[in-house]
Amino acid sequence: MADNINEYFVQLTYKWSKILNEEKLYQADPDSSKPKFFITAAYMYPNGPIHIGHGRTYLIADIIARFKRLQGYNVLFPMGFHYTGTPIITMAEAIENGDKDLLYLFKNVYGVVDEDIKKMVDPLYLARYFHNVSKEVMKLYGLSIDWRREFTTIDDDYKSFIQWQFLTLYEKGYIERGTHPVGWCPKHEMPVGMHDTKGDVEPEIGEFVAILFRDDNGVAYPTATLRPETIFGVTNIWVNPDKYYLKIRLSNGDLWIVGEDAASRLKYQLDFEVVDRLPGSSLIGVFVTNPITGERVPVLPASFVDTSFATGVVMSVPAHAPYDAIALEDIKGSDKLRELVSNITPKVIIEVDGERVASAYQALKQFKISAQTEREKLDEATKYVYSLEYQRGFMVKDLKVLDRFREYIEKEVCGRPVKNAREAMESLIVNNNLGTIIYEILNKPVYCRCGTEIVVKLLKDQWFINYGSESWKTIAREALEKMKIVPPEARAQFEATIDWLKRRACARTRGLGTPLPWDEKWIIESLSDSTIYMAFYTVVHRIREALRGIKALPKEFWDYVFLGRGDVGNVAKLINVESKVVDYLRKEFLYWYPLDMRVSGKDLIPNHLTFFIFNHVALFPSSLWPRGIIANGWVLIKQQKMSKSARNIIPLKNLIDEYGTDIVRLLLALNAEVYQDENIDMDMLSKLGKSEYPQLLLEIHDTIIRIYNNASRLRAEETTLDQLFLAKFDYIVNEIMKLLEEYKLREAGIKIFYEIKELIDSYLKLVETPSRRIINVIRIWLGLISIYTPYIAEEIWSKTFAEGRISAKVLELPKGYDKNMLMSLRYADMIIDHVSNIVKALKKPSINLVIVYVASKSMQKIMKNVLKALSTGLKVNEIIDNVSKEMNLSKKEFGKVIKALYDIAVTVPEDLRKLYIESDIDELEALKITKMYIEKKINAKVMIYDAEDPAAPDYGAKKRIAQPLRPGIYVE
RNA sequence: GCGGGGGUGCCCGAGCCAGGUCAAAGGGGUCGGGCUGAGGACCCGAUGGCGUAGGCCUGCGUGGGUUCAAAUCCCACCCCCCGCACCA
Repeated sequence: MADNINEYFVQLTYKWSKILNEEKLYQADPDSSKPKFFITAAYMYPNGPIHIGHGRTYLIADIIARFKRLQGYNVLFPMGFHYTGTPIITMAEAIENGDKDLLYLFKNVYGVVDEDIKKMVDPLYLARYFHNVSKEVMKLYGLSIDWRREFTTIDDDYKSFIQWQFLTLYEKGYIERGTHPVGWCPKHEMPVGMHDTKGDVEPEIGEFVAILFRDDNGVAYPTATLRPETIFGVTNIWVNPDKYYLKIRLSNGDLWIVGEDAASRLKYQLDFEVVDRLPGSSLIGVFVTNPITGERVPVLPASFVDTSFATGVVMSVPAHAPYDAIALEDIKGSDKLRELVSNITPKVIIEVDGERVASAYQALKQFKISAQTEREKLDEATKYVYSLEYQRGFMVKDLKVLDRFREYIEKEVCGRPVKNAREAMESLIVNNNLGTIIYEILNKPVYCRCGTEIVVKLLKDQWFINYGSESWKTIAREALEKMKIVPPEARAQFEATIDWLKRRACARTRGLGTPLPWDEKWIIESLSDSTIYMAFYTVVHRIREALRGIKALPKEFWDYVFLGRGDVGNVAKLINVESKVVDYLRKEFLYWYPLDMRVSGKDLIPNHLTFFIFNHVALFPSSLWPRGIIANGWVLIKQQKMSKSARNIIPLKNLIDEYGTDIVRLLLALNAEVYQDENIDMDMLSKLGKSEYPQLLLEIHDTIIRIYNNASRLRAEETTLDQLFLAKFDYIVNEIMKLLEEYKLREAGIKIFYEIKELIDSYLKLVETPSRRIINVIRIWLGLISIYTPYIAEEIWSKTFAEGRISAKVLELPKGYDKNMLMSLRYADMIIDHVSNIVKALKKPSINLVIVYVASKSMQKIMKNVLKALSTGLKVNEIIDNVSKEMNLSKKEFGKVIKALYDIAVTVPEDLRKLYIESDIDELEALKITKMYIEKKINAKVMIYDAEDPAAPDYGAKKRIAQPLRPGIYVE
């Protein structure tokens, strides 16, 4: 250990992980004599080795598991591996294509040898490789996992379990079929999300209404708009005169005119054949009819029209759209089409703040726009008008409309906010076949990584889980309400997620995983097959033991095990085993379920963790709903999120081999509370990991062993100093248990490793030989230490108490603490504080004597009552009333006194207030007990007087000012 | 745009939900001292301003408000971060 203190901890890691795993210390079976605690953490995707981000989540789960074991719970902490989905396949493909970044990562960061990399073109090989590597690291890392229950999500039994889940959801009506627009790469023929576009651009899909304006022959000009309510202000239709248009025939026989480039994109949404190709200029002058107002309007030319966007045909609303306004003015200014436009005037159909103004013309002025070519300014002006009218606009009341729509329009549109009118118009148009919804990429162009421009594709016959169901949401909320959520702030995010969740596609055509049982060409998508797998852990090992060789377990089997449905005998017969086997599985499931705690990264709140709630409430009765969620923060590397592209992933193994498990666990546990992001940088690693933590643990090691080895020489009799020490120790342990109960693992850890250590060190300094009771103190301390740093704890335990393993011990923890002693100690600390404050003000280098005058017992009694009244939340005047009445004091005489005490009381720390009320020791006694302690701390002699004692000398006139909790202090 | 979280001293970061323990924990940095052959290693002290007795003033994004009392509660505004789906 000479040149590298960490070497010792690395040795401990290998030594103890081997011993503890061989002894199968963490295997948990049902035991009705103990309370159970079932905790899981999100299983990992083995497309890389376990890294410190996983390390953090799993450590939180492990610390809680160990804490619960220490308290006497039968704890189950299992682990599986998630193979489902595309990332593993994508990664194998990238290897095959010789992706340089990835190969670098694998070789230099993950330490994979060439031979293995070659085999990783097989996705399953890749997954198994990282699965095995990660599992070994989890063992080294001290995770107290029951490995008998390990599985992957492509195991046959797991697949039959997922099929059961989906069949059940299907039966309950939570699964439905429908169409859905997605970003789509025409070359790959695959949906594309943000992660597979060039520059990671999220393709924003906008919903347009294509309104059908028809010419006299019935040919439709589908004008695409985001603002269907402006149809009342249409004065004409725009086409681009310099581009080509296609006449297309839809499957229902309808003829449409659309932009040539638009047609190539529309074919992913509509079925049609091309009938004719026409130059845009040939369409100019055609008259078409507005389907809502019945007005006849001309088709006019405008160069701003993009024939590749949406339909390539747009309607013109000059009063409310800057582009339309400027284009119209351009034509008016030219000679050619003057006749057509001479009697066109912009129609204002929206009023803002009660004023009927043509916002578009105002915007043109405001943004100083004078030509159609000023695209940038026009876009800005459009955005401005759009948002102004959407936020503050109301439809005017006298809209021109065809008789057949009048009633509806007057009710739903006239005088209504633009927001509402828009929805009303959309449904009117769509429901009456006056138009249809088409989708377009709003931030077009967006390119696939392959360079192809993305289009919108309407996926048909897609399977969905309907998280939008209101009744389902209601029970999900009910479950959430009963759950413990850490951190509490995350609850709002869960609530918001439940609110906005809609139906979600749950199956894909590609990837690893389970086929939909009723439509096997679809693979259940990976976030959908990992919502209730915690239930699977409870029985998987028994299934493999007892039902070996049975691949596909029927629905009836799972119905019985998880829902108690059906007849056990029949089910057993179905799979050809004895009834008691099936019966046992049901019992083990019921023993462990419900899940007590789920730990996962906070990024999974809007998806996995909420789906987890939804699926549990859909399938299980409320008695089996999960009880808690911890959403932990990330691990940041130099303030950056870890990512493969940033090349800043730190595999957990690398840290363990450098620092040792116990040190890594402290690094991850003590530097951020569970819900915060934890930042890691080299400074911190070298400072804490190489020096502070190893030293701290070694000091603890030495201290405990020294105390234990001197056990024969310990004192039998007890002094007040011992009692002070024990009271404080018991108190700290109590605080630690409370913090752990609230999952404040960092704060609890700091108390274990620093506060207790400090207390013991200072105690050892104060006494010549420690009391015999210190043996039990170090025993409890060691137990607490083992929660965070199991290996050093086992090492010390094996050299001292050496009965079994500390990791498997249940500890007798102190039930309470000696309140009188603790009160004395807190009181003494307060005096010490005051004294040092005075000394500071005096600017004296040193002091010799401190004289303390303590207020009378009767005053102390009043103070107690004031404190009691204060703790119930009373105000000053109420306290004065209350206390004087209760103690039968005259208000006139004591009002001021009580007020003075109140003023002191509010400055006293809450814990001391509580102790002051609860203990039955008075201040004079407290001081006598702690006199020696104070003297040692301030390094001066202390004299104590009762302020009411006439015989006491009055130094510095401090005798009179003595008050309860604020004694008179004179310093010399 | 919608939704969630947040703005604290030179820097990081607690406190805020349950208003007085708050000039505000804990780090880091800086300054001073000790230790040392020497130290970037360790230990002690200081770190808003004023004050010869435990005190006062100014302060927790900005501006208002409630209260005997506000970093904490309410309102408005400004700014920052995260999520928005078929992607794990």
